[in-house]
Amino acid sequence: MPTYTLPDGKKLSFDEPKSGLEVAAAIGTGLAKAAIGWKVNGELHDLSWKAPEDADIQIVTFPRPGQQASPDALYLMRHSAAHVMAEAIQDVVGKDVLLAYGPPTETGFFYDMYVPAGKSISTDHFNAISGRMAEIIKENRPITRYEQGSEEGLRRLRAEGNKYKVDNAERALGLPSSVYRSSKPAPAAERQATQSLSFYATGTPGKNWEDLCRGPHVPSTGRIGAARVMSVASSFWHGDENSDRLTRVYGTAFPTQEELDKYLAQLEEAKKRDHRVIGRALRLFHIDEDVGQGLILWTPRGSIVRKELQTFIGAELRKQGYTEVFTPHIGRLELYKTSGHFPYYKDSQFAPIVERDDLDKACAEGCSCAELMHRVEGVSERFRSVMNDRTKAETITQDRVVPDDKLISGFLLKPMNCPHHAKIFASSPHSYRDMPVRLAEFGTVYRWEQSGELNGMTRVRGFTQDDAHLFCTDDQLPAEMQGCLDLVKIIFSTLGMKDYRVRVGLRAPDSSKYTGTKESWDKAEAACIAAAESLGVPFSKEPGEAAFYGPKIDFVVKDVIGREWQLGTVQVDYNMAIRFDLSYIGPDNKPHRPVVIHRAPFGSMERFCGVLIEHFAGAFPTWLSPEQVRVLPISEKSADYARKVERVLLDAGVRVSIDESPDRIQSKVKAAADDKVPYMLIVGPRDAEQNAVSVRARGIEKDLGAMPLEQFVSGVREEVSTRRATLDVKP
RNA sequence: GCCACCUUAGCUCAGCGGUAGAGCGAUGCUUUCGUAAAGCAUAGGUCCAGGGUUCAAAUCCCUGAGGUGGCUCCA
Repeated sequence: MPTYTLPDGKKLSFDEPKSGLEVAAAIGTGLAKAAIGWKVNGELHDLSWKAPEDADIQIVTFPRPGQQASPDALYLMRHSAAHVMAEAIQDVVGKDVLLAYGPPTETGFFYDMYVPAGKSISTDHFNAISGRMAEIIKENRPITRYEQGSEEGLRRLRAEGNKYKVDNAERALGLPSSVYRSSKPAPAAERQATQSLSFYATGTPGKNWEDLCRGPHVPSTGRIGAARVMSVASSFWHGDENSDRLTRVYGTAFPTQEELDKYLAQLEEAKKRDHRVIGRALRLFHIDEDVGQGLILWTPRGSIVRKELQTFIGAELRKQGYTEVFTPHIGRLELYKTSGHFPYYKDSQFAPIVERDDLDKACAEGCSCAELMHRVEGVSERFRSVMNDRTKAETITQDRVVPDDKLISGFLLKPMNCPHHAKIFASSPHSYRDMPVRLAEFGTVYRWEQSGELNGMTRVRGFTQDDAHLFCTDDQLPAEMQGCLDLVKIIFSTLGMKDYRVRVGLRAPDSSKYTGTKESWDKAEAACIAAAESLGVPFSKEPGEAAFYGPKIDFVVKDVIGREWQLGTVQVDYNMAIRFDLSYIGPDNKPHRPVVIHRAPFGSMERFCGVLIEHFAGAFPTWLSPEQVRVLPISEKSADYARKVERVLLDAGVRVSIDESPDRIQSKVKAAADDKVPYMLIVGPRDAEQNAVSVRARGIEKDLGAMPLEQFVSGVREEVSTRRATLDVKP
C-alpha cells in the first residue's frame, strides 16, 4: 500500500503500486495530459513505471505555452530526441550505421555512432535527417519500454553484431567487457548493475525502431516538440584515443519551434560577442599564419588592455610582498630534466633546440633517429644518481643513461617558469627569517598544443603567465594560500566577474602516483579547502584532479558559447624543492625543505584577455579602454577648441583622440560608439564659449548634456584611478 | 592529431563550369553640419596554395596550409 508524497507535502495512498500516469490522473486530468515523466525520490522515471514503495514524487510536465521547460522535462525530451535522431540517421545514411551511446547534454543531446568505412555523415545530410525527425515526431509514436533477461538480451545484441551495444549491456549488467580492448580500463558503470536489460521501441516492439537503453523517455514522440541536428564531430569510444573512432552527431530539442528558433538566435547573438570577432573589429590582437598558429600578436590597442591589467596586479603584488624577477625564454635541457618536464611532457613541448656541434658529431657517426632522440633525452650517470638520491626513488631509470661524450645538449623553449625561479631561490642561502620568498614574473611560456585544440586567445601555443612561485615553510602554507586567493578575489571583483566556479583538485583516494608524504598532503589539502571556503562562493572538491605534485585550486569561467576555460590557479608543490634540492635554514640551524606554491591569478594574459573581451563585449571600463575619450568637433570650425580639449586631457594622462574627419556629427558618434569608446566629447561653438564639453557615454546613453571641461577631466581621472567598472562621469 | 564544414576586395558575404560582384570600410571632391551612417566619384582581387579533369575552373577532383565546431590532451 504505497503512499506517494507530492512536492507540496500532500500524500496520496494507493492499494497497489501505481504508474506516474495513474498518479497524475488521480491528481487531475490536466496534469495527466501534460505529464511526460515523473521523479521518484529524486530519480527520473518513465511515466509508465510503477513506484513500488512509499516515495516523494513529482510529476514532470510538458511546459504550457509561455512556460519555461524544467530541466527534467528537457532531459526527457532530449534523451528521446536522441533516439529519434538515431532512427532518422539510420533511415537517411544506412542501417549499417552502428549506434553506440546517445545521452542528453546541457544544451541538447548527441549520439555517438560507428559509420562504416566509405560512408560519412556530413552537413549535407542534416536537412534530410532533421526532416525525417520531424516526421517521426509528427507520427506521435508511443515510446515503449520492455525488458529482456540478461542472457537473452545479450544473445540478441551479439546477433545484431553491434559490439558497442554489447559493451553497454555488459557494463549495465556489471560484467567485464568482452569487446572493449584498450590501454585504458573502461570507465565503471555509473549505476548499480541491473538484472535484466531494457529496450525502448519508438513505436511497437518488434515492428518499429528499437534501442538498448536504460531510459527514461517521454511517453511518445509527439512530446519531443521541435528538434534539430546541430553539428557533427569525431569522438573516441569511451573517450579513449587508442580506441575506435566514432562519429558524434549533436542535436538539440525544445518544447516548441519558437523556443528552438530563439535558442538558435541566441547562438547567433553570442557569436557577435566572440573575442575573435570583437578582437578583429576593435583591433585588439592579430594572429598571423606566417608567424604561426596559436601565437598572439598584441596590437597597440590590445597591448594597452594587457599593460593596464599587469600594472593593476603589479600594484597588488607589491602590497603582498612579492619581488619581481625576469628570466629568459629558454633554458638548458638539463634544467628541464631536473624539473622532470623534459622529456616527460615532450608531446606538448616544442622540440628542443640542440647544440649544432653535438648534432654534427652524432650525424657523422651515422646515428639513427631513435638513437638521436635517446641521446637528447638521456642523462649522465652522475645526473641519474644525484636525482635518484634526492627523490629517494628510481625516478630516472638506467636505460636513460647515456655516456657523457655521447650526450647531446641543448635548450628548451620554456614550458614552465618554475625551474628558472627555483634557480633564483637556490642562488642565495635562505634563513627561516626571510621566508616566504615570493618571486613574480610575467613569464612567457611555449607549449605545443594540438592544432585542433587552438582557439583564438583562449588556447594558444605561446602565452604569458602572471606567474609567481612562493617558497614557504609548512606553517606558512595556509596564510600564503589565502594571500593567493585574495589576489584572485580582487581581480574578479574589480572587473565585475561573478560568473565563475571554483574547483579544488584533491588526490584520488587510491593512487600512488603522487609525490610527497601523506601528512604533508593532508595539510595542504586542508589548507586548500580552508582557503576556498574563505572565498564565500560555492566550490567543488574534485578527487583525482590534483597535480601529481600537490593539490590545487582552479578558477573556471565560461565563454560566450558555454565552453569552460581555466583562468586563475593556485597549486601546492612538494616535488620541486626536492628535485632542485632547495632548502632554507630553520631555527634549529638545520636545512629544511620549503613548500612551493605556483600561482597565476589571471592564468595567462592571452586567455584572460580573451575571456575579458567577451565579458565586456569589447566595452571595457574606462581604466582598461585603449581609447578612453574621443573628442568630436561638430564641424571644422570647432577643430581648434577640440584640439585644446584634447591637449588638456593628454596632459591629464588620459588616452584621448580626436575625430577630425569631415563627416557629420551623427556619423562621428556612430563611429565612436562602434569602437566602444567610453566617453565622447561633442564640442561645438556653444561649448567653446563656455570652456565646456558635451558628454555622451559609450553611445548607450543619449546626450548627457554639457559640463565644464575641468570637471570632466577630474571625473575621468578619478574613475580611472579607482578602476571603476562603470561609466560614472556625468554633468 | 581525428571527424565535419569553411577559405572570393581591409571587413561581412553573394556568385558554384563560359571574362570577378555587393554592402561597409579606404581615398578624393562637394557639404561645415549639435548627438547611432550626408551626397557623388575613384581605387582596391594570384577567388588560400599546388596539382589534375575540361575547349574553358573561383566553381568539379586530389594534396597541402589556415580557420570554425566537437573529440582527445592541458605539467
